[in-house]
Order: sequence, then C-alpha cells, then structure tokens
Amino acid sequence: MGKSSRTFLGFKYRMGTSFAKERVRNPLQNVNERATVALSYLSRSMSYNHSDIDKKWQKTWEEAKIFEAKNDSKKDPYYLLVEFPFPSGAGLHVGHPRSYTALDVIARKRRMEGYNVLYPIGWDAFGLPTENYAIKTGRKPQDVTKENIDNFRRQLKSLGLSFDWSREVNTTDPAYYKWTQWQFLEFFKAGLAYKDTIAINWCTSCKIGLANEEVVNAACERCGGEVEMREKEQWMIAITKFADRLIDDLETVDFLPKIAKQQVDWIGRSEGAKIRFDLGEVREVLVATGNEAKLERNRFVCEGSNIALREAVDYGMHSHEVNEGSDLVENARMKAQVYAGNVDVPVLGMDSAFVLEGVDMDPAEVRRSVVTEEEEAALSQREIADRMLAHYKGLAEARGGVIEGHWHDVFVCIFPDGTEKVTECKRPIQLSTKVHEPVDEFFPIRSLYINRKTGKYPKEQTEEETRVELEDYRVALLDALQPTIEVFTTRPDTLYGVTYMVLAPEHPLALQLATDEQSADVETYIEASAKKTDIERGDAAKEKTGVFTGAYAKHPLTGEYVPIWVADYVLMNYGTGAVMAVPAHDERDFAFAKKYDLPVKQVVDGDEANLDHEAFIAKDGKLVNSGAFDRMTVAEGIAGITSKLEELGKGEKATTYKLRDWVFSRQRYWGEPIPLVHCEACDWVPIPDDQLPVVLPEIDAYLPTDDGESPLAAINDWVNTECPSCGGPAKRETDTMPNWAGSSWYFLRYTDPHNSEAFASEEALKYWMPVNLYNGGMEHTTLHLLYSRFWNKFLHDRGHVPVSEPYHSRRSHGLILAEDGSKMSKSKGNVVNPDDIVTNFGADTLRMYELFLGPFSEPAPWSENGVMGVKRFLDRVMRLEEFIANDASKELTSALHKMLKKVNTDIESMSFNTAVAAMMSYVNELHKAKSVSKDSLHTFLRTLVPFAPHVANELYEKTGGNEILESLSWPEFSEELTKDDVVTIAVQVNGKLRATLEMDAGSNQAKVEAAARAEEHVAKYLEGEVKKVIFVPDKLVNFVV
RNA sequence: GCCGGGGUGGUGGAAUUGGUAGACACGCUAGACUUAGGAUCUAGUGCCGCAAGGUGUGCAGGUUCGAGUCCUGUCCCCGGUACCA
Repeated sequence: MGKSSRTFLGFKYRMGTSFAKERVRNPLQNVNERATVALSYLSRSMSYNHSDIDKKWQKTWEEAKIFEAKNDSKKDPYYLLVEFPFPSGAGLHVGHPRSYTALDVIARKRRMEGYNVLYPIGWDAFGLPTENYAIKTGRKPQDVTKENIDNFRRQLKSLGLSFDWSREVNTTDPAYYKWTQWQFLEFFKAGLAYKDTIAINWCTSCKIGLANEEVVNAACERCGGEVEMREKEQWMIAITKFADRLIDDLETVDFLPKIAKQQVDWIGRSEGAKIRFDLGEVREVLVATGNEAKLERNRFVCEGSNIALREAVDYGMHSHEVNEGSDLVENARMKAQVYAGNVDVPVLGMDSAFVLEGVDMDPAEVRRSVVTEEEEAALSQREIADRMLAHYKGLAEARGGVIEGHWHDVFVCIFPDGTEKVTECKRPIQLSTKVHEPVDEFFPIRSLYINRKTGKYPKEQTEEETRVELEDYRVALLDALQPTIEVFTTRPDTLYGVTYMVLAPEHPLALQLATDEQSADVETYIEASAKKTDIERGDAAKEKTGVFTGAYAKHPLTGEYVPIWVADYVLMNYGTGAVMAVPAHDERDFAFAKKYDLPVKQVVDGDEANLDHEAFIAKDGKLVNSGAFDRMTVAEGIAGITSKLEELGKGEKATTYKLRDWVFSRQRYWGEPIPLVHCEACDWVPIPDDQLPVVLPEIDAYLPTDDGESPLAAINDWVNTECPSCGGPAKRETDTMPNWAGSSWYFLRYTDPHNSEAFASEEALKYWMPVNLYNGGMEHTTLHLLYSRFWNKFLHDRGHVPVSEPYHSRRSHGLILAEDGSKMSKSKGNVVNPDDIVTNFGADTLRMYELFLGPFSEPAPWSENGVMGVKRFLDRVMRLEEFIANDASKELTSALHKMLKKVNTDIESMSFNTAVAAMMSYVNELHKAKSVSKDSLHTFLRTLVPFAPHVANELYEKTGGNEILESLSWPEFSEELTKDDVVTIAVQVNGKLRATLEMDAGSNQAKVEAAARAEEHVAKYLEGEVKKVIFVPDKLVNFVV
C-alpha cells in the first residue's frame, strides 16, 4: 500500500505540476521533454512503444489521404459533425476528445462500410476569452488566436482522429467571415435585421453587455464586477418570426427528446387571447375638424367605446380652417392647437395622406393640376372628378397598371394638462386603372382603389367590412384619445373571475393612469423597481409587492369596474406587460390578492377547490359565475369567450412566445464587423458584395471603452467612408457580431470550404446536407443549436440551402468530471491535460478510456486508475501476437462472433462503453485459451481499429497484414456462429434460484425438467406437490410448489 | 416551485420482451515470478454466516410462477427552468 501510494503521488506530481507550468511558455519543447521521461519508464516496462507507433500511423494516414471526403463520389454520403472548438489558451480539455473519439469511431466504421464520410473540424475563434487574454498580455488577438489554433491542431492530430484536415475552417479568417457578413446582409435585405434600443445588463468592469445567464447575484459572472442596466441601440435579428417553425419542425428530425423539449420550452409558445379593457369613465373629446364626413367616420369607429366625440360648436366656438403643409403630424397638431387650452376636454387633431409607392402625390395638388381656377367654377363636380380619375389612371398605367400604396392617418390628442399623444396608422390599398362605378364625385379616388384588407372598393364594402378596413384606424384613434389596456392571457375562460388588473412598472400607462392622490406612490414604486436588476425582480419566491393607481378599468363583458394596480410580478417584456388578475385561478394573482385584500371570485368549479388557502388552477372543472358561459368546460369557455370578444372587438385569439429577438451587436473588437454604413441621406446601406469582406482592421488600441462604443469607433479613417448608394459621406457601423454568428453556418462551409464564389456550391450542399449526426454539449441547446437551425432555415427560405433542417440527428455527450466528481476547473487545479495521457500512455489509451468510462451521454468522473486499466488491455492486445496458432475452436469462434455482434450494435446505439467491454472479454478469452487463429485476430483488429487505430494497425502489420486496416471492410458477424451448443439453464423453485444446469441447446421441457429434478439441491424443495412448471427454452425452468 | 433524468457492490458501471443481479474495469486479499515495474500470471472478492443457508438493486406497499425492470405512494441526488399571465 505504502509503496504504490508513493509512486502514484510521484506520477501525479510529474503530470500535474511541473509540466503544467512550463507548457504555457513553450508547448512543443515540453512535449519532447515529457516524452523523454516517459520513455525512460517504458524501457523498463512491457508496454509497446506507443510514441513511435502513434507517430508512424498518423504519418501513414496523412500520406495516404484516406480520411479526405470526396465531393464527386458515387458513394453514399455520410456527414458526421462535432461542435468545432473555441481554441482557448488553456489548450484541449479531456472533455473534447470524448465526443470527437465517439464520432470518430462511427466515422471509421462508416468508411469501412463503404460510405463517403465527411468528418470535418475547424475553429470557432472569435470571442471574448481571446480578447480578454490578449488585453491582459498586451498582445494582438490575431496572434493569440493563431498560436492557440496551432496548439489545438497539434493536440487533436496527436489523437489520431480521422478528421478531414483539408477542410479545416476558421471563423476569424476573412475568407470565411466574408460569407458570415454576406449572410448577415441577407437578413438585413429581408428586413429581419433591425436596430432597436433595449435595456441590457452592462458589466462596468468588462465593459460589455451580458446575457442574463452571465449575471450572478447582480454581479458579472466572469469578473465579479458591478452590473447595471443600460439602454443601448443594438442590431437585432428577428428569430421570433421563425418561432413556430423552430418548434413544429422538430417533428421532422431525430433529436434526443430532452434536447427537443428544452428548445420547445425555451421558445415558450403560449396560446390564448389578447383582451382589451377600456378605462372606466366616459370621455368627451373635441374633434378639430369642420369636415362632416370625417366626423361621421370617427363617430362610426368610436361606436361601442366610451368616447363621445364633440364639435367646436358644442363648446360655443366656430370651426377654423388651417393651412395644410406636408408634415402630417404638424398639420394635425396645428389643428388641435386652435382649440386646446380653451376647453377642459382633450382635443383631437388629425390628418391623412394618400401615399402611392414611388409616386409623389397629394389630392389637393392633383386637383389643382387638373383644373384651373377659372375652370373650377365652370365645371361640374362630376367633370372635375372625371379629370382627376383620368390623372390617377395615367399614373397607374405608367407603372404597369397597378400601384401599391396606403392611407396614412395621424392623430394628435392634446390633453387639458398640455401633454399630447401622437398615434398613426397605415391602411394598405392597391390602385389600378379599373374604375368602380358610380364615381364618388367628392372623393373620386375612392372609386379607383381596393382596400388590401378586404380586397374591395370602399363603396362595395358592407358596414362590417368597413369596420375591418378601419380597424387599425380605430385602434390608433382610440389609443390617442384614451388608451385601452391590452392584456394577454392563456385562460380567457376565467375572464369573469377578473377582480383587478396589473401593469408592469415599465408600462407606459402606469404613471399616466395614476390619480392625483396615488401618483406619488406609483412614481416611488416605479423608481424602486427600476433600480432592481432582472435577477432581483425574477425571484418568484419573494413576497409580491405592488401599488394601486387609483384608476379603474371596465370589464369588457360585465361592464364592472376593476381596480388597476402596478406590480413588478408582471413583466414588461412578456405578453403586453399587463395582466388581468384572476386570483381564484392563478397562484400569483392569488398571493397578491391575499396580501392586498382584493376579492377572489371563483369561475371554475371543482371538488378540490379550496380558495381559502390556494388558487384552483386545475382545468377539469366547469365554468360558474360566468353568465351565458356557465357549465361550459374550460376548453369550451376559452373558445366561447374568445369569439365573444372578437365579436365585440374587445379581443382576439393570440399566441405569445418567451423567445426574444436575437441581440446581434457586440461593442467589442474581436468579432466580425457588421457590414453596413450609415448615410444621412440613405439611412443604413449594405456594403456591396464585391467589397466584402469588411476586414477587421488590425489595431493596437482595441480596448473596450466605457461609453459603450466599440473600439472600432475610435478609428476615424476606417469609420468615415463613402456611401455605396449615393457616394456621399457616411459612417461605418462599428459594432461587431456575437460569437454565435460564425458558428451558425460553419457546417455549410465544410461541404465546400475553399469556394470563393459562394459560401458553398449548390451541388456540394445538395450532396452532403443535412448532417446525419451532430453531437454537442447540452449547454448549446438553447443558443447555438437554436440559432443555427434558425439561420439555416432562413438561408433555405432565400433559396441558398436545399434543406430546411440542417441536422438529421442531434445527440449530446456527458461532461467529464474531476476524480472527486466536481467540475474540472483551472482554479481548482484538477484539470487533466490530454497531452499528458497521450505522452505517457499513447493516443489509443486516451481514446479507449474516454469511451469506456461510462455511458456516452452521461457525466462521468475521470479516473487515473481507469486509464491504466485500458492501457493494460491494449498491452494484452499487443501480446496476442504470442498466441497465434491455427486453432479455431468452436468456443473461440463463437466468442468472436458474439463480440462482433455486440460491438456492431453497440456502436450504432452509441453504447461505446459496453462495446469496449465486449472486446475486453474477448481478449480475456484468447488469453485464457493462449491461442488465436490469424484470421480471427485480423477480424478482431478490423473491429478494434475505430477505437484504437494505432495499436490495431501496428499489430496487423506485425502479424502479416499488408494493407492499412482502414482500407478493409467492416467485419460482418454470423448469427449462426454466435449460438452456443451448450447453454446454462437456471432452475428455480417458487422463483428462487436453486441450481443451474449445463444442457445441450434446444433441449425440450421433459429433458430439462428431469435433469432439474435429479439435482439434489432442487429435489429437496420439491417434496410437496408441484402445482405448475414454467419453462423458458434454453433459459430456465421454475417449479411452483 | 415546475419540468426532465436518475438512485444497483468499496468505486466507475453491466443487465433483449419481466426470466441466473453485479458483465467489463478499478480497488482490495492471498499466492507465483521477481529485486521493484504504474509489470505479468493464478485464485478470490455484494452483504451476513465457520457452514448449511439466509439476504440483497433508495424506502414502503402492490401485480406476477418470477420484478433492478411494471403499478401506487414516499424520500434523496443530478440537470434544466424560474413571477412567462
């Protein structure tokens, strides 16, 4: 014990401490040094010389180019993918080879089965760790990256993985990120990339925006620095537009169930309804117009609301005409200002424009251009209308007969306190040369266009259709006058149970609605919650807080008034930022109602309901207290109440998602520059294809700045450029892309990595895609995996990729833990370096150990002793050479075929650990027999070669093999030969094992029963009456007494 | 809290449709060969017991000729998620 402990510690010392320190400075030198040390041990051991063998076969494979995939092959393609590593300064982790080796086994098996296999590798090399490391050491990220990649490549090559190195990709290579930029511009051109101001977690020390998961206890996960919320303009990509397809298309692929589920949960689709609550009191509004028709229309759309529209004359004033300019908002405001201040009701000003795409037009000007002032007096209204019609028709004809356009309506409401609210809407129309008779003499254009929502001419529309046409108009108008509160709920069936409403503190109406007495409290509450981070806010366990606004909303069905509260348990960024509270049937509302003594009204019946203590959230009851909806099931209630709301214009079916759009900007240096320029005249303009890539300038001052701007913003001669569209002065976008960008499409590039005309050729994509099997970490399920599926779908929609789903199968490997079961980490000093294992025991030992240490998808602790066990196995394999004989005993042949069968099926089910165990068992049998035929040995080596390619090839060559093993076919097993002549049969009495029998296979029941009864251990239990005998052929016999 | 996954020797882990629990490996014990190697070989190794035998897959029940496997309840561990209306 003492002896082995000492040597063991000595070994630990050599591996863990002395080399680790120097490795950082000069990796290559230390490898040699370690090799020398290892050799001195080898010379004294019986081990094969793994260093020489590893190098010899790696060289052989490289020269023979046998792992290079062919794009012009007639063979069936098979595409295996592992997540390409981020080349960190720490070098390869023992976790990397686990999945690389596992898929290497499959890749090698598939090649031997005759497939054209693509198993590529590359570098996901942009990213913060490199940039931070570069800053710390005062070096260029470019140099650090190159060095890290070289080290990773050396380490990976030392493992004998069958990657196609000729297809290596690197996300930081301009030839690669040219296409990342090009694809980003595709998003931009499709309108899916947009700029938006959002609040982000900002680490004041790293000077970078953090994702929520990077914030721990209101501090930066990375550096512990202070985190604050900052408003920041960011490029966003509209991944939410693909939410449904990202969920639904999971049906078409073979992902590990928990992976698919995690994605579905992350996207978080909820179906329900949006419901609008009006404010309680009736509002009088003065409409600033002298136009009866406009007033008429506004009254029409306000029907059913609590808005009463009045005219100036109602307040004893005359209507005034105001000169019109070209700015709609300014016009509307000027109209309202005529009366504002003279009455104590809100004043509404409005203006509309008829906008035809690509045509400069204004109805008043059209009128002026077709009739002179003299003519105007002389001509009839009908004649003028005809001339205007002719003018419009001319415009349409000049543009192929049809012009798309819209009505643009603007509302400005000035409230008695002087504040104003501006809203607008656009109603799409299509103008053509076809005239709908009779022509509207006062408004001739209404006879020339159809409304895009109804597909009809205005005059053709029924009243109902007119309401459809004017829906957006109505929303904008009412919104201007009196905001309604819109909520989202998954339980519209509980609408009758609403006893109060809650707004998120950030809700724009929160303060606006507060009554005079309550506004101070509300303001204080809003300010207090603004100071909290998302993490503090997000703790569901903490007691809920809130404050009453003093305002009430009108229930859309009962007309009752319910109080409106502000509380931070409602989140602004989900749904509409407001909820209808149903304390009887929602846990959170219940807790809040109990605390603030708000009423609880039960509307779903159930025996288990105990509303004194908890909310009743089960959905198997019937509706009660719900008027006409009583006795409906929950499902019927949801449908019934939703359609009732639709009928009333108070709500509609709606779906919301937890998934947010993708924040695509980083204000950091080490990423792909976003290829856009901003021009005063042309807005955002893409860099033309022939000027891509926009190369990241190599600069010394790439430190992040505290103003939240990218370091690129400081390079004046790079930022200032010329607008590609108008040639005027313009500024480059200085944000860079997140490190998820390059990894969102690398699997496409592998199919055709050297193409300079396209990111990959159509033929290559068609031949290789989709990826047959993609393996990666669970931690990438909701980010990389989702992003890349989305990215691929988008490119597919644009016609650039032939498949909608990029990966046919997705599997995940388990983490490798330290010996004590904790996570390996540099700070704990328990990281195992693969180099040490390769140097001391050889690549094959590391490969096989990582496959053997446990089920592939489960986490497993590292074990130094386990490594040695595998090393011993490989030594035993090498020693098989001594046993070669012509013996082909029935037992050994059967053992061989059982092993072949087991290894074959285990590889397919990714049960590598039991495949290795099967080979170990087989080798143990050969050692026991001290005999193996050359044929059997060579068959075994063909099975071993995917696992331990160096050892297998070496022994094959030493025992007379002339080819590279990889060029041979995968061994087939014979089902017949796996069968044994003699089987062991269990003898049970009442299900308890009493004896075992060796019997000829296929023995019948009578024979087995007789043999069993003859056993004395069995006989003594069978003295009573035997009621029943259960017989399972070749397995067991069970006596029931 | 909710949603997944899982509890099997001293350890990592094996166990087709319910059919000999503990394959394979580590560790340990004894011995052989050796001067010593992190080597090899032989035998043993779930637990209790000298043995016969009993007992045993987190715990408590149930179904069955027979349960690690199926059912009910319960406890614990790991992962994901977190006021998502």
